[in-house]
Formats: sequence, structure tokens, C-alpha cells
Amino acid sequence: MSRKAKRNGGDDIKMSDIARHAGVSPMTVSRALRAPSTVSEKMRRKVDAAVREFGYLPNRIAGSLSSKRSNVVGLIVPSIQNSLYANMIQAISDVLRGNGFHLMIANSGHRLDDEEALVSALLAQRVCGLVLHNTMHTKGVRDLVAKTGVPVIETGNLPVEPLDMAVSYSNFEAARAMTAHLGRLGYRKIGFVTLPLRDNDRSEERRSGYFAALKELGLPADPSLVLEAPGGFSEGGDALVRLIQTHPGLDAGFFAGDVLAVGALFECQRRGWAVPGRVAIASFDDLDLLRHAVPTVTTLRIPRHEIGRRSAELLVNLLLGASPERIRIDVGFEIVQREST
Amino acid sequence: MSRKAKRNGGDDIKMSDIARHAGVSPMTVSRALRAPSTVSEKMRRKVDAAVREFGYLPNRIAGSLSSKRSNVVGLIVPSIQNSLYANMIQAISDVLRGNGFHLMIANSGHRLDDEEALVSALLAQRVCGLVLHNTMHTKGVRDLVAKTGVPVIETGNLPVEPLDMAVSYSNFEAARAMTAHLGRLGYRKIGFVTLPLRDNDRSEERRSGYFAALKELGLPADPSLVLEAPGGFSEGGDALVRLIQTHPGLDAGFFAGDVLAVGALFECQRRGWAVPGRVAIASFDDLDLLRHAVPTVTTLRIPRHEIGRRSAELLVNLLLGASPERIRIDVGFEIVQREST
DNA sequence: TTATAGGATGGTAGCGATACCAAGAGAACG
DNA sequence: CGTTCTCTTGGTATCGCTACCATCCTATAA
Repeated sequence: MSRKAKRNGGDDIKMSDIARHAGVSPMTVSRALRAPSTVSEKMRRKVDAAVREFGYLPNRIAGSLSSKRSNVVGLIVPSIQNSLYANMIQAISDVLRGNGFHLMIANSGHRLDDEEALVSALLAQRVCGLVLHNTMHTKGVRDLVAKTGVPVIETGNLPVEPLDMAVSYSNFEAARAMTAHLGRLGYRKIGFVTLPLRDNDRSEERRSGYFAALKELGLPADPSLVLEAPGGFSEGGDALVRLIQTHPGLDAGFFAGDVLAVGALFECQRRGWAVPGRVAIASFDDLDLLRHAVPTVTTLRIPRHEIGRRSAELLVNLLLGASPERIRIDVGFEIVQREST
Repeated sequence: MSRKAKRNGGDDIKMSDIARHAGVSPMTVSRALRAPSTVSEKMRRKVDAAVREFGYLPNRIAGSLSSKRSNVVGLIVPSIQNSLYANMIQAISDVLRGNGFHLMIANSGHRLDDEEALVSALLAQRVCGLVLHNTMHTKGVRDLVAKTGVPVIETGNLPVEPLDMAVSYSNFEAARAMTAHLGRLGYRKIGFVTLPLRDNDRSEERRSGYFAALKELGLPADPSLVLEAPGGFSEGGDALVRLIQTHPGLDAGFFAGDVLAVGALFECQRRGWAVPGRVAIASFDDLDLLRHAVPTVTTLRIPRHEIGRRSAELLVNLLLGASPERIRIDVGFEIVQREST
């Protein structure tokens, strides 16, 4: 058979074909496949035989349309190229798969408008649930969610008023805790490097947490100690260098995002600045890398995997019949003190 | 309206509702949405107004069933938690989205049986195309692909006989080139650390490439210079230490996988071994990290992004009407010489 | 003016499954 | 032995959309 012919789907087998060949009704085939226990042993055997003989693959599109249920969950992350999200995605994917669901992934590139377009597209695909790694949304997104009533899980931050359900940690508390930790260790001039603040409540909360801790420590809140940098190794290094140039007395840098801290660490190695002797370095998010770098880097451990797992579990339970509730789960965080501070 | 009520979908708006309110036929609505140019200005305006008024979202499940076309592409990667795949996924996702397609992602965990189950599940969802980051498949996978005739793209390696289309580089050639490069630089006792070989033709090819190059260099092929390690920082460090213990004369290590090389580099820093003075280090795959580490690390640049982009483009073109051809694209690779060798 | 082409609209019949209800077959009971 | 109940099975009517063909209308040619 030519490839073209196959592409045209000439030999698609449908449930009624299986039914005919098995000598039963389509409904029996349907039941034998989805709920084998409701069908007699004899029927099941006939159906199974026919299914195997023809290599029948049920058409879930038709099934979804008919039953008005889908088994696909939509996920929107700001970026796929980031191991933080990867951890969460893996967990979500595993839980879903274990329960017969699938994952449709899209990335918004940190753009709220794009998020709206993607939510819309995913809802058009009639996903049965949505996970959004973001808690700031356009009005359009809020309307769509309200209108369709899909279960939604927000992660990445703890929203004051979740759309539906939320599973996250508090960026504010985490940043505050780390800054306080640095204060307790005796650092007095603590720089703060953040990811872009625009359209990103997570970054904003981290910065607020930093300032809150400074206040509690009785340290002056100097805005020039805060630098905004796009994520990346070089950017982290650059930021540290700039901070030290403007503030020669800087004794610690808290890098609240991505791989900034490691970039800073490399820059120190390059310039021969002792870490933590000349300057201490703290990071956000426990990348594997930080545990192995020399020196190892103090950081915040955010249970990304747990966030993914619990998000997916919430969705799955709901879809499998649990009663909906407006849950807001705080998975917390942990300070991991290492050699760099 | 209660959330429960909404979840039950009581207020679902369908195309015929829009048609009624716009005073046109459902077909006109369908056309106005999918091919506006085939509908008169007046009709289009009426439809658009009604769509906006009710916030209508077309049901793509119904659309797909009816048209027998889907706009979802399936992707199976060995693991999501790996920035190599992430680069490719991002590129695929971007190209697809630009053309109105979506991506369903699954991970096989490097298990061929799981791959088969996932292919089967994705085909049941009637994906319109498949990207497999793997070129070893079970018979089941080959049968499914042949039977359904979905366009398939294999990546990650250049198969001798592709299922359909393939976009990749040659693991054999890449490993051979890097080993030869080390030889040219004067290294004579080159260790090789590989990811697990089982069920992984990519790893196997890399090892073969290493041996082929040794032979060309006139160096002895010593199997004890080859170590198998699961990916990870510690594993890379451990492997290097073991190699140096058993072969004190080792002057270079080629780490053909994941973050092994960086782990080895960190271990050297920790032990005060000069790189490349005491031992040179080469890696596979141009992680950002390698360009910023101290010293910067020599590696192979595999155009992961291009692999993703071209894979997606091939699929999209095919789905948009291009004639199918059994293409096998070699995107090549590049040796990036840096400080570590 | 009539014929004819061509573009815009609408009606109808599915796409391939499932929901829902009806009917038949045994089992258990009085 | 008839009745009721439960367990299986089958028939029918959708699910919401699109393909396909028929129809209609306007514009241009003859």
C-alpha cells in the first residue's frame, strides 16, 4: 500500500467494523474497551480478538465529542527552556499519564496577551483542565475561565484571589526569608538582582520580600542595590560587577532568578574574588548545578516537582469525580545554606 | 451562576446558536471563521458581532471529527528534564504555533515499551503528526506508523532506514570528530564517558565514533578507558576520578552526555587539578553553561534549535499540502574549541 | 434581452464515538 | 409457576462541526 493512500486514511477502522467482525453491537465494543467489567467474558473475548486482529485504535476525538469529556490537560508556562519548569512539567506529565490523561503544552514567552490567546486556543481544543504558571492574567483570561468553568490551577506564585485553585509557594516570603538569612549571617550590604519586573508578579513579590527583610533587619533600603537583569549567566556576572563598582562595600548578592547566581559565581572565579570571602552569593531555586558548583551555592529550595505533582493530582481527582473546592495550597520553601554564604 | 453549573457545561454555545443570532446559516459562520475571504463583508460582520457578543469558542473537537483533520502534533522525548530537549521543544512549539498547530508532549523515560504505549495513545488522539526523539523502535511502533500513515519525524540520531522523515546529526560522526580533535591537539590517552548504552543507539554510536577516531589516530582502543555513567554532575566527576585512578597517564576526558563534563570540571576545581593542564575536558552538546564555566569547556555544538525548527517545518509544510517525501536531513554539528582542551 | 459563468449562501448528511433507554435473559423469591 | 429484580445487550439519537452539492444572485457576454 502506498504511503499516500495511507495518508488519505483509506483504511481507517472504526468501532462498527470491529462490532461487525466480532458479531456484537458497537455499544458492546465501546463498553468492552472502556469498562470491561460491565461486559460478559465471552463478549469481551470476541471484541478483544477483533481489536487485535485489525489493530483497532479507538478514535478519541469522536469519543470526546460524544461524551463531552476530554482527557487532555493544557499547560501554559512562560518558557519551556528552563529547568524549573521542566521539573514541574515532568511531574505533571507523570501523574496525568498514570491516570490516562495527556498534556498539551504551550509557552507564553512571559507575554500576557499571548497567554490569553493560548488559553483561548486550548479551550477551543476543549481541554478538561488548565495549569497556568502565572497568576497575573488579562481580563480575557479571567472571563474565559469563568465562562467555560474549566478547572484551573495557578502556580508560580500564591495569588491573593485565585481564579480557581492554586498550588505554589510565596515569592514574597521566600525572598524575605533568604534576605533575612543573609542578615543573620552578618551580611550588611546585600545587593539584589531580579529578573524583569514588568508583567511579572513573581519578580515583584521577590523584590518586596527583599525590602521587607531589610527593614526588619534595620538595614537601609537602598534602591541602587537592586538591579534588574534578564536571566542568563552573563547577565548575572555583569550585574554583580556593576553592583560592586557602585557599592564597593557590598558583601553579599542575592540573585533572585534563573542562572544569575551561577553567572556571578563564574565571574568571581574569573576575577579571583573569593566567594564568600570577598562577596557572598545566594540564589533562588535549587538547580542541581548549585549543589555541585565550587563553592556550592546557598539557595532556596522550591519544591517544583511537588508543585507539579499536586497540581496534577488536584486536577485528576476533580476530573475523576471529587467535589470541586477553591483550594490554595502553599507548598512552602526551604533555605539551603551552603558554602557561598 | 454557580461554578458547578458551569462545569456541567449548561451554557455551551454552539455554532448554530451563533448562526441563529447572526441571522445566517451555520455554514456561513463556519466559513466566516475559517476562511473569511470566502464570505461577503456583510456576513462576516454579522458573524463577528455575534461571536464577540457571546464569546463563542468553536469546538475544535467537533471540527476535527468532521473534517478528519487535527491540528495537534505529538512529541515524544526520552525526558523532559533536559535542556537539550527543551531547546528543541521550544523551536517546535514556536513553529507549530505560528501555523495554528498545537503540541502534545509525552516522555518515554528512555523506555521503548513506553514509547510504544505513547505512540498508540497519541494516535488515538488522532494527532496529525509525530516527532520522536529516538530512532530505535519496537515493532509495535513501526506497525502503528505504517498502518496509520501519520507523518513521523525522527530526531536524535540519523537512522539508516527512517520510519518516514528524519532530522538530526550523526552521533557517530560527532563523537569521531571530537575524539579526532583531541588527538590533533596532542592528547594521547583519551578517556570516554558515555551515558547508558542499553536501548540507546545514540550512546552506542557515540562510542563507536570514539573508537573509530582512536583507530584513525593510531591510538590503542582500550575498553577500560570507556566508562558508562548515568547523566548528572556527580556521575561525571566520579567517572573522571575513576579513570584517573586506573589510568594515571590520562590526559583528556571526553564526556559524551548531559552534564557529565561540567561535573568533571567541578571535581577538578575541588581537587585542584588544572584543566587542561592536568587533564583536558571535552563535552557533547553546547549547553550555555559550558561557555561560561571557568575554564570554558570545549564541546560539540549540536543545532538543537534548528532540529526542532526544521522538524516542525517539515511537518507543517506536509500538512499544509506539500507532497510527502522520505527526507533525511543531516543538520551537522560543529566543534567549539575552548579553554578546557 | 437572454444566456452563462462565477461567487456567495444554505441544506443535508455524515464524521465515529457515547448516553440513554428499552428489551431480553437468567436468578431468586414467594 | 409467575413475578420481580438484576445483569447484559442492542437500538437510536445525538455531540458540534464540516464536506458536498444545490441554489440563488449578480455580472458579463452575446
